[in-house]
Amino acid sequence: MRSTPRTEAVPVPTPAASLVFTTVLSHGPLTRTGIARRTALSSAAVTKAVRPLMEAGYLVEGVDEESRPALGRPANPLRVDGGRALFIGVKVTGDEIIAVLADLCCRIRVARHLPLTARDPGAVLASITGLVQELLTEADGFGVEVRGVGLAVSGDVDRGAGVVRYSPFLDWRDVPLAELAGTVTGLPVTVDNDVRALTVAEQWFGAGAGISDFALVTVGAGIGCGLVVHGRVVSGAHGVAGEIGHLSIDPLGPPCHCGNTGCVEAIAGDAAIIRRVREVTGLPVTGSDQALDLAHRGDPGAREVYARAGEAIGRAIGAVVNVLGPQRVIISGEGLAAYDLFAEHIRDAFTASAFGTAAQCDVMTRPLPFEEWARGAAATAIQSFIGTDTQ
Amino acid sequence: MRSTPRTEAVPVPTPAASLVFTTVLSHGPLTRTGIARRTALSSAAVTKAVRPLMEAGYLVEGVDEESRPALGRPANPLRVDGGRALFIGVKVTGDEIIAVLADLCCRIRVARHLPLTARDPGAVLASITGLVQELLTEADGFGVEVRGVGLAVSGDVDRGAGVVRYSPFLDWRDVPLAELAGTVTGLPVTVDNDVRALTVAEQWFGAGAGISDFALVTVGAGIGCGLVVHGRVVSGAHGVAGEIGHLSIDPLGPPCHCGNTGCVEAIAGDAAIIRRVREVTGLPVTGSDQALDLAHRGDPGAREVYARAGEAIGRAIGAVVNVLGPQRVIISGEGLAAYDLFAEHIRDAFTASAFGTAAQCDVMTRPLPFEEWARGAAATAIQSFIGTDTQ
DNA sequence: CTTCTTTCATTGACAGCGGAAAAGAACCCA
DNA sequence: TGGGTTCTTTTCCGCTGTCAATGAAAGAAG
Repeated sequence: MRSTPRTEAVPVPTPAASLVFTTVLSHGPLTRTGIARRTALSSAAVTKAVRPLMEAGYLVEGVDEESRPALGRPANPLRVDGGRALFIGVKVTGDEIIAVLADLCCRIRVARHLPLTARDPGAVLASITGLVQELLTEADGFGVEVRGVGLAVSGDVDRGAGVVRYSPFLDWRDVPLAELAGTVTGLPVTVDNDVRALTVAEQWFGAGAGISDFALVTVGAGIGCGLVVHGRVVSGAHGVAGEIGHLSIDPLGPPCHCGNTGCVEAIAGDAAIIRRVREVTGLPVTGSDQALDLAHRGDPGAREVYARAGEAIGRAIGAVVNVLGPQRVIISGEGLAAYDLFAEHIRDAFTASAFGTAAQCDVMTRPLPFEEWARGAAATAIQSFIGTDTQ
Repeated sequence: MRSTPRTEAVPVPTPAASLVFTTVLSHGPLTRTGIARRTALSSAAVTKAVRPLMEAGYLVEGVDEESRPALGRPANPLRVDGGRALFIGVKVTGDEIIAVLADLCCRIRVARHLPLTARDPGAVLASITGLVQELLTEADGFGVEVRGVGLAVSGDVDRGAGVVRYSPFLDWRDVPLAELAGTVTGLPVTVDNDVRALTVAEQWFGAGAGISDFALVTVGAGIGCGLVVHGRVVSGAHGVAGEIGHLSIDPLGPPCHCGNTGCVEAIAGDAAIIRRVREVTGLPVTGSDQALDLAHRGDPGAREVYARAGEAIGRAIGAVVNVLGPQRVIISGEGLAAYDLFAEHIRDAFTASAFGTAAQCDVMTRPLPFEEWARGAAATAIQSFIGTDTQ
């Protein structure tokens, strides 16, 4: 389909240029001197790195007329022209595919859903391709080319090889997804674990921008965690990292599907909460919204379930903080809808379990729109496009 | 004391030279081509980097006559001349100072002890200085100069600033130890947290050589953990990392001095084990050796205490592995004397709590001679001497 | 005993990155 | 119009690491 003319790459041949570009990307409009300060490069080096990027249209000079210091030559802030390139991000879940068209600044332009009927690689690939085609058509409307596709899949994903090693939800093993999708779409494809993809988005375009050590905790069906250490996303030697959902925090807790007892996920995962609310209240609760509603209306049993869940999450965060000492923890995820029920208990449990100065860690929350996962996938595509070696 | 003539630094001006030197340091004798392969440098670059290092005597050509491939020009393996420089490593505990004289390959030449009577910075500094002087005298016997001092202190240590921010055992706050010791000894001083120092030794000269992601777990009075992620030692944004001793793994467990309950240290730390053995057996056990002896002689109560301790350690390791997915975990520490009592339970608990492929992590043990902590301090001094920015 | 092959090591030319310093540019203010 | 200030660019230069060719040291082959 669509013979991609292997368009010219973004001109970031030198490490300095790459550094400059990612700096502007993450830190909004920045003057050349500002870039030099931030990157510890000489201003001459910045000038030289910026020129080809401007000529190619990736950087533009904002005519930002306010906030002038009123003395000396006025600064020429640079920013990335988001509209210069488009990317497609796709999140594959067990029963749905979400795809977004995002610009170079990872702002979402268009979002699409598609229910997933079959889970075998062929069927999923077909669905992905369909959505990608739709978005490519949309992209034509913007008159800008799509320069890459990112695919986010939960489970053990080898980004470098572009292979999904094992995905429990899809029941896949060793699927060379990047290659498959690449030949079908004719675009460069990046495949990564979903939580890591979200972490990349946060690192470049979100609350992790400019922070070298942080953790992103996702609360929802599962409890996950993406980690950035020394400015790089942690993948783990065996492709698994940030598995805080299966930290066992209570030997006497409920059994988990992983075979252990008292896992965070077995206490604070969506399914666990629903089951427990049902048990406690005796009501035929089947969905998160019902459980949530019950708790919001003041049902003490339901509230207690959420309190325990919050405590479990807080202790898991405490564990991460004690082990890694990150500067910040970002809590996000679909489960954030219940944050008002959680919040206090998360904070209390975290404070109690964090040791020493590690407790100074800044714990914050961020809402997670449903397309956010797909946006994470787009962020990985942008990362690959720029060619930074994951910093 | 002793006016150090600020001797010429090791000639590693360029990143390539530094890379070459550390590669040879960690990976034993290596031919130039081997270095080029390992470092992804061109052979020309290796040649150029090696020359000044050989001229300065830091690298020597081993006349390694065996294991020749019998075809082509024979290789000239290079190795670091350990005897070319000496370093002093000092570990400061609450009641003792251990110092070693180590060579450039971090082999211990001389080791010394000194009981500590007072814990105020002045007294400790005096003791350190005394030991350092002794070792400097010893060093004269080798005819080689001492090129740096490393100090290892438990607690929150800012290596970059050379300041001990907070050490509970010494009851220090914000002591600029590097500066103090530097002016007194006239040598470059590196100050670091003790567990991190041990981790550095392991990373450069031990079971962590060549591994980019590993954890070092120390079992003894406390339960500590040093982490290497992306080839760099993790310090934590607030100076605290690897605090697995205060992971709370059992809400109903014994209280811990940190205010929490069921901390690993409150179950598997030396003091906790002794107390618990006393409670269980009713015998007036006061030392680790007595408790150990009791368990080794088959006392079921004591054995059970060690079993629980092993389980706690195993679960803590499981937590680290789930969060970081390291390639290897090295267990060490004074508590390793009880390893036969622990081992099985550590392994079982680890296996049970490790999730997915993270369980593939290689868990190994290493004996820890009493001077090892001081050797770690020496390793940090060597690191500073070479001037690698902690990789 | 020479000549080949193979592998290891070195040399010299070279591209090009990034830094230092100085000059240029744009603005305000007197 | 000329200073003062700050941002940006230019010019030159050192220096690093690569390329490709050459040299070196063996055993194998004729």
